[in-house]
Amino acid sequence: MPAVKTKRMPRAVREQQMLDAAVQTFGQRGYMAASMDEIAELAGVSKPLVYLYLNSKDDLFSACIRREAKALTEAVRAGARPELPADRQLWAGLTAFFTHTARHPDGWAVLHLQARTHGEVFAGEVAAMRAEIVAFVTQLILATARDAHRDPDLPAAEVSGLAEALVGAAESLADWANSTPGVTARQAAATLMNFAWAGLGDLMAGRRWTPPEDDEDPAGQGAPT
Amino acid sequence: MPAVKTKRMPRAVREQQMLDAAVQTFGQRGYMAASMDEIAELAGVSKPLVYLYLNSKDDLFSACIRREAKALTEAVRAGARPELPADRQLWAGLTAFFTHTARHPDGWAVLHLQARTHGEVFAGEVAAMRAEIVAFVTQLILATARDAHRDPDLPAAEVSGLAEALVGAAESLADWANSTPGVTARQAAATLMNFAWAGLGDLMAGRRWTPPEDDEDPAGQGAPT
Amino acid sequence: MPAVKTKRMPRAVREQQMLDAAVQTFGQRGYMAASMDEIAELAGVSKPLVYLYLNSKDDLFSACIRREAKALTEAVRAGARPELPADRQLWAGLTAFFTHTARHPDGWAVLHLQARTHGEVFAGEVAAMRAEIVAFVTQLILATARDAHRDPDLPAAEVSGLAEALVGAAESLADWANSTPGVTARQAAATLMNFAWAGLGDLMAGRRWTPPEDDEDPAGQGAPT
Amino acid sequence: MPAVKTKRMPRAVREQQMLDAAVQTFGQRGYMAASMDEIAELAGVSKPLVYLYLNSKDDLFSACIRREAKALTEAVRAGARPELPADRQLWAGLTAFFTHTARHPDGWAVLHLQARTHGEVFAGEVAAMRAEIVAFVTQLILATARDAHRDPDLPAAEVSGLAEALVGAAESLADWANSTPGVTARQAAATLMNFAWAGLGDLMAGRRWTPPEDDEDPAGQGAPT
DNA sequence: TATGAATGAGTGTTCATTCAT
DNA sequence: CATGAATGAACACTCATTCAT
Repeated sequence: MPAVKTKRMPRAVREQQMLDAAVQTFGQRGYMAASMDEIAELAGVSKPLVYLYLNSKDDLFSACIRREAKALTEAVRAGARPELPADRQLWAGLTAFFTHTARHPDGWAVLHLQARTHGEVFAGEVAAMRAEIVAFVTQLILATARDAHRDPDLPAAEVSGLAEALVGAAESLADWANSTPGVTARQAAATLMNFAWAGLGDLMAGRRWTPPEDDEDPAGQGAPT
Repeated sequence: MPAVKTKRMPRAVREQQMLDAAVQTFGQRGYMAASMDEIAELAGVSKPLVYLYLNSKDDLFSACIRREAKALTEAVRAGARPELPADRQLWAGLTAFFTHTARHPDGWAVLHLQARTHGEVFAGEVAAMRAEIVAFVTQLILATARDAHRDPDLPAAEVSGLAEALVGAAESLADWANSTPGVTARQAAATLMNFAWAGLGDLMAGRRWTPPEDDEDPAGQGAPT
Repeated sequence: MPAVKTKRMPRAVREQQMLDAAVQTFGQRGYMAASMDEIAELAGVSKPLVYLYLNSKDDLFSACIRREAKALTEAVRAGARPELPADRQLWAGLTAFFTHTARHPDGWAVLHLQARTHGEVFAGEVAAMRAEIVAFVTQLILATARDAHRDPDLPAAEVSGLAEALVGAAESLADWANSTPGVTARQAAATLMNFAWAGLGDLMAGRRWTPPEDDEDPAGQGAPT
Repeated sequence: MPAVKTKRMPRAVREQQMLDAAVQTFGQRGYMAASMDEIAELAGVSKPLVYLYLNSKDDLFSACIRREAKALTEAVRAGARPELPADRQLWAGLTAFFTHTARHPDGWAVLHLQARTHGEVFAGEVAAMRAEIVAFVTQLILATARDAHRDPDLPAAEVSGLAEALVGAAESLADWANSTPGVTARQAAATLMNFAWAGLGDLMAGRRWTPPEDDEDPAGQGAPT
């Protein structure tokens, strides 16, 4: 369904229309499978105009990534207001995250799915955003856990692994919530809060699962691919 | 480095060579960016032979997904031998998972990255495998938690969300472990075990974080994209 | 280096700016490779203005050819003042020619290189100018030779071939002088004067090289391309 | 008139057909104006095959230049057999040159007209051939003149300028002979032989035209374009 | 006098796919 | 069992040109 052909818009407006169309197309088809023709038609403009304003397919994709990454990080930061106690901040940040990804599924697909599969440049742009969110969310989680368990002993060595796990969990939950009818952002956030809150708390309280030392090589596959 | 040109191989062998080349190419370039030319050259055969044996690019990609999915699920199942106690089974399954993904990065990229970005057919094939692993791992986690905490009360409503979170965490950890030098499969497994074991345990013991009831809509963004 | 953007110029001035930019661009890039965008930017005006004043790319190129052709023929004619003796006229005309081409390399490139490679129309416009110069220079050469050798017997049949040879020699010398540092217009003119003066003189004195009559076909190539 | 569509030719043959079509098209339209579509159709093949065999428009043009340059230089060298006296060698070389350019007008256009207007790479390839011909022809001319006039005093300082003039004259004569009905290669060669033979001879005999020393600046134009 | 906004038509190039042998 | 020869259809990108103001 191509947008209604509106003529003679100022450049800034047209650019946003193009980015809208591009995010939708890239999100649904992927970078390679999306054609500039399709994006232009969806934006209701001719292809040359897209090139005039956005320069190239690469640049267009980059612009999409940057716009969506900015929108997502700002949504999360805006949700978690710093005057709240840490666990409420975390709760609000997660809720904002799930709400935003639910409202902008194509943007989320661009960031989470498509940008990671093409070239180190694009992946790098997303990785930067991800790192920012990781830092933000993890800090809140740690503060939350610290408050709840009064234990300043951080098992620092594992923190980055845990952060990865947490972010991966959140990303997966976002996909799951978006594709499962009836699951709200609040429910997804609650699930993750419970999970993270208890797990981190126990870890910091020193209650941990210990791997068996006597393992033989647990996987006997041959040489790597 | 194209495979040595060996002539007159039996069909089964040739097919495996082609699949090897295809998995490598698809994993590194993505479905759309991989060209049949490149795959054929890497496999050391002519293009028509690839078509003769594998029919089309779609079918070739499907075959890759199926082969790699089978290999992964079998590796996980083989690791977790049913005579062990549940937590040891879980540990062994996770270790096998991280080991396998580390040993077959291209196959893992095909399953985790590339197949999800193109068409419902491919995504469906991966989703089936994922569902199987989810079921398997979750059952183990639940058994583990039950053993440890002796609490048969399962908050069943949340289980599928938790499962998604867990699998997402595992997937993210796999990527992180593969791209972070010095992180072994055991360490990744340990991190996830700790996380999951404590979190699930607390949940089942009824210790949970309660979201505030009085929330206003925490995110006021406009209409979806 | 785009021209300074000066607003509201009278039409004649703007047109010259555009022609300057066009000659430079056409001379350096060639007709096809030169873009109206580049010319407009170099002229410091917007593209529609170029079309308003010069109508089309073809017309713009034609205008360049005509302007540069006029400038060149006028420079040559102005150099060779008719009150001088014929050989001095010839000398002055050649010097003016080499001086002008050295001072306007882009204009010379347009006339000598670019206009001849595109369409009979442009080539025709240049051919007209060339014919005029040929006529002028040849007449001077002939007069010179007549004065020097007092021989009114003109081998008329060969004159046009000689004229072509002379003009071609002059054109090549112009390119050579422009691209060889340290070669002045005077030197180029002197070289050609010597060459032409002696050659023509001998010819008219009846001293000529006679081709062998008994030749077989000296080149046995196959059919034309 | 597209070539008859002959199917399944061996690669070498097809490549020559493509080069034939390319030389014709480039020679008539110029590098930029020639389209790969047109070349492919004229060669009686599809565009992808042209790219498969010749790689790119640039490479195709280069291949044309090299093929035509080789053909031309070989034709000239084959004409001038070294056992002949120098003036007969020169005569034969010139005749071969004019014959070849007359028989391959498109190839000559590629070399003389089109290749010089696009990029230093192409111009360089032609310049190399030109230098070779210049060296060859000039050496013959000098030998001829030496034989005829028994004067070993070479005004060496002017030789390169004279060589340029001679080659330019030959090039111009080739164009003129090709475009003037009824002018044969022999006539063109005779014209140039006479011209060069006498001119060079006089120069070497010390009979030269002397430029006036008292000249004021003979051309008062303004700044260069 | 001057321009920001816009496009139809074309370019070089690539790719999945198929014949004929 | 295996391939050299070949293409239809598409894609990213560019350009001369016009309209509305």
